[in-house]
Amino acid sequence: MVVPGCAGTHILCKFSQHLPGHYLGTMEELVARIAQMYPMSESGMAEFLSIWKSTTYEKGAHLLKAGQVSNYMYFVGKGAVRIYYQKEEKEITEWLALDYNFFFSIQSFFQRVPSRLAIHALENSEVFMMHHDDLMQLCEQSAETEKLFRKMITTSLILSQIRMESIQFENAHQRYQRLLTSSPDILKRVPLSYIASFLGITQETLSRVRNAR
Amino acid sequence: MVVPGCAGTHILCKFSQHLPGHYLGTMEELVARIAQMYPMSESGMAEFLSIWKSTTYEKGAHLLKAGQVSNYMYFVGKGAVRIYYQKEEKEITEWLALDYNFFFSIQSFFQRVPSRLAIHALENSEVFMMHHDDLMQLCEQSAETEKLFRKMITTSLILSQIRMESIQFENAHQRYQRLLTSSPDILKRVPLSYIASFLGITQETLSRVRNAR
DNA sequence: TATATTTTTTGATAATTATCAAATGCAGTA
DNA sequence: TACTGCATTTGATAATTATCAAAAAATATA
Repeated sequence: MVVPGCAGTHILCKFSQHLPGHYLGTMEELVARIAQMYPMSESGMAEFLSIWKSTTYEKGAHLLKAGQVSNYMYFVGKGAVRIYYQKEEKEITEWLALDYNFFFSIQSFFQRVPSRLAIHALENSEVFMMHHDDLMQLCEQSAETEKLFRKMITTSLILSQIRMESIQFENAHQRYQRLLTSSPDILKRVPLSYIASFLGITQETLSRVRNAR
Repeated sequence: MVVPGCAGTHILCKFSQHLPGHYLGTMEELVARIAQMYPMSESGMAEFLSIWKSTTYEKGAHLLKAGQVSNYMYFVGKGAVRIYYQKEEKEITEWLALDYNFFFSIQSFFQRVPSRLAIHALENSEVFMMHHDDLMQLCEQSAETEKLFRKMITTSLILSQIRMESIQFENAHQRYQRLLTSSPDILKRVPLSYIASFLGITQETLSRVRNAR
């Protein structure tokens, strides 16, 4: 399928927030995030979990390189990944996913085209991944999985809108404040240059904004 | 369901482009757009079409007012509608849909919350609409409908990304050019102030941009 | 047609952010 | 500790666009 006007656009989406207060193993966190999105029966959940695989990535290692077709939807455990792409001579950070969040290269995953996005680990990270074909197959059999999946897409769509509104109407300071509120961790764990790009501003502007006052 | 950080964000999405060369009745156009997205069996298509209703709106009339829960996904025949919302003292044009395109208030439609968006007709327009509950019910019964629906959402998600990239990286002139290329009609049929807002620039800037050179 | 109203354009100025360049700070390592 | 490389900050300037105000053009109305 071809989308008119612009080839190769993608997005990575954060579906859930860290639930504070108690520590759970990564697998339990994955279950919790799924349940939070769409409460499934025990058997449905077991079935869905069965198609997820676990791996670990060393800091700097690539989960996905630009030009590959991205077959997976991901969930990062304790750790951090960065999704980025090349635009003219610059690297644009499209998304940052830390601790117990989902992400994927939307256009590549859905349209089965080579990904413009690359994904690498910013820290040693445990990563869960689910293959596109396994998901589609399970959607055929399981109405619960299918609904969960739909929920993931619609949530992703709504988050995409929120991000767009932020970029369109908020200035550098407001965007920084939003990030500070929603994910204070990021500021401590991710280099400024990546954060600046993620916020759609230059490193210099971010530096000025955060040191103002 | 609550999306953290920002309540009330929505989007309207254009799923298809006008197919030039031959005129078809509105219903046939709707069928063509659906088939283009996801080719269905004849019976599947008939079933899906059965849940669409047709109405007409006079120029200026509202399809949806802010604060109402939006129960419908829409398709505009020959005509034009504008989707907008109030932000501080200003009216922001979120989307413009002309001639044979789908649109809906995403957040309200999916989350069943009051819509921040309002929708009105810019011209006398024939509008097809499909109720949320009918769609959901049909998705339960028909795997084809369910897949079509998923396709609509994913397409919408990808288009949302394209729009975001345009707003983030293109300047006023480039955004105007993109619109001029993708929908030259809009410029002739929609007041500049709406177009400017849709492009995320002021009316004055749009005026300067279009008259440059 | 003349008048009123709305839409669009033009001008001057201000605000925000990017760009380029250099200085400073910091971490790791010999 | 001193050195090296990288990340961050600071400064000066330029580019883009918003804002406010008014003029001009287009459209509707009497």
